[in-house]
Amino acid sequence: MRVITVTGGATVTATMKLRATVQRQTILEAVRESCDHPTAEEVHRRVRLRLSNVSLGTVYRNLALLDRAGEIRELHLSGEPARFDGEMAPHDHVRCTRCGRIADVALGSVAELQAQAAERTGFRVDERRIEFIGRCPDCRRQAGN
Amino acid sequence: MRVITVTGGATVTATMKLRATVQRQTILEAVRESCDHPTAEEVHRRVRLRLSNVSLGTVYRNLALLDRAGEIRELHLSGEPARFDGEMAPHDHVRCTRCGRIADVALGSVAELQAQAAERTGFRVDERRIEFIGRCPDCRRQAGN
DNA sequence: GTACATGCAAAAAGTTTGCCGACTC
DNA sequence: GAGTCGGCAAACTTTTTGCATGTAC
Repeated sequence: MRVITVTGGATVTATMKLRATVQRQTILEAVRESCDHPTAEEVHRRVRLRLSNVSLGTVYRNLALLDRAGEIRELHLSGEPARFDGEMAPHDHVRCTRCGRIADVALGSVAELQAQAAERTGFRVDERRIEFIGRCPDCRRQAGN
Repeated sequence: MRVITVTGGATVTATMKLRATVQRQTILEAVRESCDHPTAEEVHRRVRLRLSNVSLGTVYRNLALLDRAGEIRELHLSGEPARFDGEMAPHDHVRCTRCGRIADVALGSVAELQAQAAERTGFRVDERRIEFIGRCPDCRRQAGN
């Protein structure tokens, strides 16, 4: 569903001045390869399957760095711990209130809303964060809508 | 700017089966009267101006209850602690990256986006959470855009 | 060789919870 | 009077940080 190109190491260093350590690369790849918006703890668990002895602190440090470098995106949803998304094309999220699953959606004409927001508040709008909350198809089936 | 009607006590109990304690009322009023989306800690501080000896635990407990009761709304923005909003009419937010200020915006035609999201993912969409991030007028002036 | 990274563990920040006496209905 | 609520402090979860050692460039 999601197309990922990880060119071992080159990707990490090419676009930023961060050192290409094994840990950093593995963390980046773990986030890029996952389509389920993992939390830091989940990333940690996955990274350790390939590289035992990576500390949770390192995972947090690198997730923050990679986010600042624009390689991944940190998502903050209500009440839950932060989640991370390797898909950098602008898109939004739909979250299920029952199972917590988060699906991606691309929405048309959000640019208009952004312009509206800027106009009505005088803010310079740099970023948007749109989240819909409801119930996913699987849960609707299981719980009867 | 925001019109609030607090009819001492009646408001709290009328719509929910929560007891009308002084603490609870004061907390609700504090959130309703504030237009700046305070954090729990800020609510605590304000409540204590009127009622010393209210504990932070009580503030958290009541903010959660009032949120579940639909009297106030809990906002979760990136990285920051939760904030609370007494304005229940559907609206969205614009947050300044420099000073942290949060302004309200009402956006037209979000319903369309919501329909789009539902259609494309199969989710039943119950709620939306839209946040724009940028720079507020004051900060633009001070920092030169 | 120098700066930046890591592991580890401790600490911070934010929030929740258990207990018991107090208050609302 | 019964059941809910509040104060307090301890616990918990998530995230950050200090320090000594290790590694990339």
